Amino acid sequence: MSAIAKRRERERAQRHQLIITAARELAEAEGWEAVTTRKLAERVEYSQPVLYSHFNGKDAILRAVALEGFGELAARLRRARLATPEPPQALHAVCRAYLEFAAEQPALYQAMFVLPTDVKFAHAETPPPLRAAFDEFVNCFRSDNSRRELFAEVTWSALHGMAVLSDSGRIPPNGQTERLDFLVTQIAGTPSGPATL
Amino acid sequence: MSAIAKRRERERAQRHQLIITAARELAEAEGWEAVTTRKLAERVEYSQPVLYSHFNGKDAILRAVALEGFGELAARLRRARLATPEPPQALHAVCRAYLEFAAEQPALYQAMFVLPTDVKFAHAETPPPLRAAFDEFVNCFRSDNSRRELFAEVTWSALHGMAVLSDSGRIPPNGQTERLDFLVTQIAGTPSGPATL
DNA sequence: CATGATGTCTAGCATTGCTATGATGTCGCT
DNA sequence: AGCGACATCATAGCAATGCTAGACATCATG
Repeated sequence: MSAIAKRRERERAQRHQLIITAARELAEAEGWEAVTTRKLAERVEYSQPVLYSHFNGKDAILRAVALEGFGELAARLRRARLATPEPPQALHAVCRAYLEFAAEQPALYQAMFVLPTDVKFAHAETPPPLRAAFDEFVNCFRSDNSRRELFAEVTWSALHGMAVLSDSGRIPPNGQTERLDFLVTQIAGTPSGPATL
Repeated sequence: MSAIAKRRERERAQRHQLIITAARELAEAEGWEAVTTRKLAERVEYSQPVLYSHFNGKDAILRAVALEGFGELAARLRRARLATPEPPQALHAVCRAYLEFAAEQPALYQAMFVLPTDVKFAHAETPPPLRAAFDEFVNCFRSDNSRRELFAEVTWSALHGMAVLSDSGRIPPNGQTERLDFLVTQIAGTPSGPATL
């Protein structure tokens, strides 16, 4: 490959990333419904067809943003877990990190977990970063716990529900901390008889 | 008001309901993204502008469908709770009813809890049926529990997460029963020391 | 310098939500 | 009964959307 071709490929890769970043910023600023191919094209200072030479369509751009998010989320959860000296509190730290991620970048979170997608979850073709993020939850439970995966699924589901209901204004965003504390307490402890019912 | 005017108003109310039902059926059959004002108009055998004489726009139709759903959900949860002889198991029954509702009518559920909406939640203007549905969760906990509302919020969030992640193919739909059992067990019991972490 | 390929843009299509305008019938009143 | 006013509805159109075909320019190469 000639040096010129290499430079072109480099520039192309840069532009590829530029599109992803622009879409993400625009979505974060005005919401996904405001991300149109025209606005996006203007933002990257190219015409619309250029977008289609990089991605198969708007959905593919969204998918690329989501994939980027999976990597960042996995890293963040991992950091939260490893930064916790006492393992019993790791779950709490990871859950808090998850909710912070969702609250700080709601549009990114939507692309990852709310908007329709063809990304495979819990499947052979699952993107490694996504699997890695999920595993951070799994690893909060003792390795001799044969139902770790189940625990992780329920924990994740609960957090997702809190994140998404809060973001869409369906539960007041204030109580998140109390809800988180309660959730972790219940998930972590072994239940002993119904006293709250 | 003349008898003729009354008849007209009756017919108008019928048509109003017809539009809501048609939208709901179409969404359930092909998904909300397939519900266009044109298809909807054809389905009710009127032209598009008629839709706008009944609703302020597509969003308003969606809102009407959601409101209908709130009523049905509240009734269903109530029935599940009252049909449970032993109060400690009421929570489990209500939660199962909730997940069944979401799984059986995914499009309706989306209109209620996923798609952007201006319906007020946990607010003075909250539609009574919605508040009633939420109260079914609250009433699963003992009335001397000062944190019932918090418990209900977390329970609902967790169920919502399970429902929505399952519907969008992000967790396998099979394990729902196990997840539900685990969730209810943990929420119901008073935690005694970390054994699972 | 000419040529061909590569890259980019202009212009356009079909579909969307929504609406202005005009046709059609219906109602109330003399 | 007939006429004018009004309500009702459809045709036709607008702007915005995702996407694409074709024209145009640019640039490496013979």
